[in-house]
Amino acid sequence: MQIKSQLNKIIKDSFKAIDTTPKSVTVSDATKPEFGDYQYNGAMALAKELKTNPREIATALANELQKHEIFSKVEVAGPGFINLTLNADFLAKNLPTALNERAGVGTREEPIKVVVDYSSPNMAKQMHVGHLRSTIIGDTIANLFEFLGDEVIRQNHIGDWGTQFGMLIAYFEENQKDIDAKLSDLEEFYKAAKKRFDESEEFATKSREYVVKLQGGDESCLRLWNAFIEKSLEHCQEVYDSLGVKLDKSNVKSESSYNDDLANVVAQLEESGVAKESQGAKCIFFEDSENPLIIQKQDGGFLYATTDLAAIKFRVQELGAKRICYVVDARQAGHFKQVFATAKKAGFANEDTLLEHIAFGMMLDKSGRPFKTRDGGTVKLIDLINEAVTRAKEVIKKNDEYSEEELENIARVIGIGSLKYADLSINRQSNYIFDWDKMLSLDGNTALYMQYAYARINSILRKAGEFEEIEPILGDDLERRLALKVLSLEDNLQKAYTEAMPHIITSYLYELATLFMRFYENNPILKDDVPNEVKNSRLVLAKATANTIKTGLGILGIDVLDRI
RNA sequence: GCACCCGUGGCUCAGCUGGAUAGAGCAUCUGAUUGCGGUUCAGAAGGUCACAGGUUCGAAUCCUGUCGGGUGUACCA
Repeated sequence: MQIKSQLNKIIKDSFKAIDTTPKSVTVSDATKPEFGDYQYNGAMALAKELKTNPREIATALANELQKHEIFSKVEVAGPGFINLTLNADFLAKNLPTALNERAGVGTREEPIKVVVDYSSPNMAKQMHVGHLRSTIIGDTIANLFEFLGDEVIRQNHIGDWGTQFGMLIAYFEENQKDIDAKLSDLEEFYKAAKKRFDESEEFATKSREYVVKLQGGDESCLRLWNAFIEKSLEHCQEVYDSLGVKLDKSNVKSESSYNDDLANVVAQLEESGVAKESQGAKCIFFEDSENPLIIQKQDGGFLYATTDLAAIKFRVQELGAKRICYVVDARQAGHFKQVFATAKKAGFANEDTLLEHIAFGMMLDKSGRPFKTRDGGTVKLIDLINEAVTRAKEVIKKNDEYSEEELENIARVIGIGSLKYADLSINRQSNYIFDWDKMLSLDGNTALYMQYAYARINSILRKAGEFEEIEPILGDDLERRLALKVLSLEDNLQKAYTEAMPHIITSYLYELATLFMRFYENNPILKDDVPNEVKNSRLVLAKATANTIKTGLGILGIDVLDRI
């Protein structure tokens, strides 16, 4: 359920009752438990504007707020803070909604169509760690939007049209063999071709000729090119499947698919006067930047920016997207700023189309340097994933007697979950320090802590057997706070939605799990001397917590286990 | 050179549309607890929020400057 928007509405109405109308009203979480559940600080700002006494406004408002049953306490504090405590009955009555399959979360009133552009591997090479963040963050954002009711179109904008393909074709022609054998290790093949390219001028020239032939639609080139893409996508799919990421062939919308429209894009930009010629190239200039966005080279070739503009046109005009999220490395901020500005200026996107660069920082190793293998090479994503599973297996192996199959399954859920959680739990905009030990730790804000909490609650529920799902009795403060936390899921998802920030969800879940542990420590559930009614009440709280954790992790693409 | 991002306890990070004594986790120290899965819980210690100004009743948060780190900067994607 959405609590904050209800409170905002009540505050607005109460303002009306005292003949005041602030521009906007936003309650925030109480900064301390002693202050209650929420606080409203707007009285001070309003008083400044109206040149009156903040304490007076706050008091008048508080008197109105007091009339609402939703609050058990409304207090004016300090210069004009209003501290709000919710009525335990209100929380108890609503708590059972958290037991349903959506953990009590509704859908947005006005869902929109959203394109989430993520992962975007390069077809000439294997996926490496550089693709991890885009893939994980993008998938989570798509899941979140979808969960809240938006119509989400996941797009994998694969790089399948660069000069590197001429190089691959040329190398293949030189070493004619069975294509499957050659491509079984795409990485090696690419490296070998690149080596030839760098060493031999003749080979390089030939490569460029092949690019032209390919783009001109030469049949044998196209056939080879198709085979490369096919093979490469298979590699990608393997990664997506092991990560549990919801991408497959149906989400592929390749760079090359915009090819036919590139000349139009340039022509339209020229006609509308948005683009100009400069030094033989077609460019768009900006007041706040010394460098233009180039959409066509001197030699007539099109660029990355041209494709991106064509993609925006397609997504807005053909797909009808209202919001487009590009989950791409922060280093491309400048590029996207220019592309977005151009798209709006040219009318490819509408004035109100949300074009967002969901930027993320680099992945660094423990010592703060770019994440590489020991010999300085790029780490293949599939290797990283496998290592995560192997390490997870080490962590759990010591405890119990699992069959090999069970162990593998559990290790997979934990390993992949940890890999994702570690990435998602920090603000995506900052660089991410990758640390195996921290990632797979049982302590702190980690996947394993969450999964463990879930398994533990499950164990209690299993032991309890059937019970009546009553409205809980929120006797002590911890029970009340836990209920409130459970019911705050939707507020947190909404916030994560607006800002496209997955770490808001992980922070919330961690607070929830911590609070549950405290509740559980102080409030016995299954002990003999617990009255039946209290037992049921606490079981409902436990079940609601488990369901909330499961739902939240589910949005992050992380599985839970009934037993660990 | 110019532009953008970042600088919060030993470490990893929250908080940033200005609000009350700057929050977590790890590591450190102390305590509880043979426990409904202690892979737990409670507590302590640890900060001039890079620095200097400014705006404000109020600044980690906004503005300016300085220093330090990163990134991007005309025909790659």
